Amino acid sequence: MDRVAGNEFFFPALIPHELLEESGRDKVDVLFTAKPHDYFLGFTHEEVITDVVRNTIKSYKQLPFLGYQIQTKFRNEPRPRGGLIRGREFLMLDAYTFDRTEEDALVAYKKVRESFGRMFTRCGLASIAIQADSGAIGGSLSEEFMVLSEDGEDTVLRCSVTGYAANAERCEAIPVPAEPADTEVPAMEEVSTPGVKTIDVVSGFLKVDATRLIKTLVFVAPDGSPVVALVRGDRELNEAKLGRTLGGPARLAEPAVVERVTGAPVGFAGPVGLPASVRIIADREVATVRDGVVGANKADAHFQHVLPGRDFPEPEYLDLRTAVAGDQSPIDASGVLYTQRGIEVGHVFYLGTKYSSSMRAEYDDVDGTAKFFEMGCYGLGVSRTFAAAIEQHHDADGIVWPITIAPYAVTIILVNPADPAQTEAAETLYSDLLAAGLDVLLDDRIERPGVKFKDGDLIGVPVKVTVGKGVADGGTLEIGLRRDRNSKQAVPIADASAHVLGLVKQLKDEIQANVDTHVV
RNA sequence: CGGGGUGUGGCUCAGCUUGGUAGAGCGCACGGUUCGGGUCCGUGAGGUCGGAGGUUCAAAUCCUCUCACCCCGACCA
Repeated sequence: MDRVAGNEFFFPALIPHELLEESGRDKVDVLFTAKPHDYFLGFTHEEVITDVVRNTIKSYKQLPFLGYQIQTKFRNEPRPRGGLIRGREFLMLDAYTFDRTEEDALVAYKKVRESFGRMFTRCGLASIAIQADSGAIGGSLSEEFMVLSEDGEDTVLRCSVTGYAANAERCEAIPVPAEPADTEVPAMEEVSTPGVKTIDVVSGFLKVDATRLIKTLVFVAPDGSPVVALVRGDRELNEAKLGRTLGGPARLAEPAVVERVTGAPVGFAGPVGLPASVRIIADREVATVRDGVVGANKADAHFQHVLPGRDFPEPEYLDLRTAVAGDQSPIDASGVLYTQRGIEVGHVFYLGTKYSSSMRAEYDDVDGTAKFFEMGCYGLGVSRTFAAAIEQHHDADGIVWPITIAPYAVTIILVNPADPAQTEAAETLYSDLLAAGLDVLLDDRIERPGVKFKDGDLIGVPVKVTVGKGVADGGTLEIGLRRDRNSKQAVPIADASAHVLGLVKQLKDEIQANVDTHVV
């Protein structure tokens, strides 16, 4: 962060109620409130730094500005899980940029994005930046840093040709035609479907492939008006995409609203004969359904042989469905999407003036006029990064810490603490390495050797030194790397310290080489 | 909030279906043995079976209610 001219802060974890009222985020549901006063426990700090900046930065001459901090965040997650992966309290590096223009803001965005990439690489992690949804934070451009791991909780869609990667909720879904355009479609006809409500059941009951059903979902837009959304029966409507077209999160309408809008109980909604006042939007694939089945907007009935545009007005066609593995790549027509699992360790956003305008954070520009700051915000999950590092670096015996984030660089296992020669060799090396600035763990417990070896592997310190019978035999210690059991070799006691320092340097150099060549 | 699951010595769990004297492994204590990849043998301590109510001669076991935790989903660094 300092490399990209960041200014380190340490904001209060308690955020005054008024500040979140300004941005409207006092309604965010993960907030913890702090009594007796009207405070929230900090879940992210856009409002706080915006308040600081609007009070201190008055001129374009003070821009660009980057502030960051590393602090405990509090979010009342509905479902904490996976230990450090997702907790109600976690450590986060959060950064915020303030600029004059959108171009400057995007330059800042790029800088922080690269900085994040370097940090993950420096932590020994292989990460990728993917196209993402900006969610509750808001803003228009956003990418997530994912650490690929089989145990990850996120699904990443990737293009087989270009390597392009996107979060499933963001990835454009290329339409696959349901039926040939020249199909003859008989006249629409009502069929009785008593108690037949779900796609699966309708499909089975009418012996019609799910690709020919048009799923009709009623949502309530942010402004309170009902919106009818259509997707093909075998597809999943993507609420993030829907929210983007409606300008805010939409929620599925409750049964009473569905009945009021469609005149039918849930399960029989369809686009035919809806009031003209109701906005209807559809996934692009729906346009290719030529002999479809839809709810008849009355109980226990559906229409078959439905043709969009003939039997109901052409809706607005948009990308609304969730992309899936096997879809054509949106980047390269010859590519196919496939999925990978990942852990989200960082997220970067270009915000525009979302917060500066709602909080009236302005500076005087070159021409003397007051303008809102162009902002970006950036989050790096520190505690989660450690969890991701363990996911990416472990074996059957335990953790294999990357040297850069290992709690200790070296562990010295003193096999027999009752042997004065071994003890002296171990303690001498221990103090030499400490003097050289390394973090060293000396296991001089009175335990059987096997126990100490197992514990040492479990903890995963990258460089292992065994002080044992080699001391008496030939005046040697065994030195090796945790990641490779075959790497150990006998080293004369006099050379041990230098040898360890050499290995530590080698491990650090390997990671640095990755950082130097890393391109996000 | 919806779906599923689990609560039994310090820890991990078996026992519950088909009610009948609470078990194992690990850990702990003691004795011996072993001593470079979680030694082996023996002895021992330790639990009102998450809580409340009910059924029954008898409840860890069956029924009702309740609490807690875990997993899957909505959400997110």
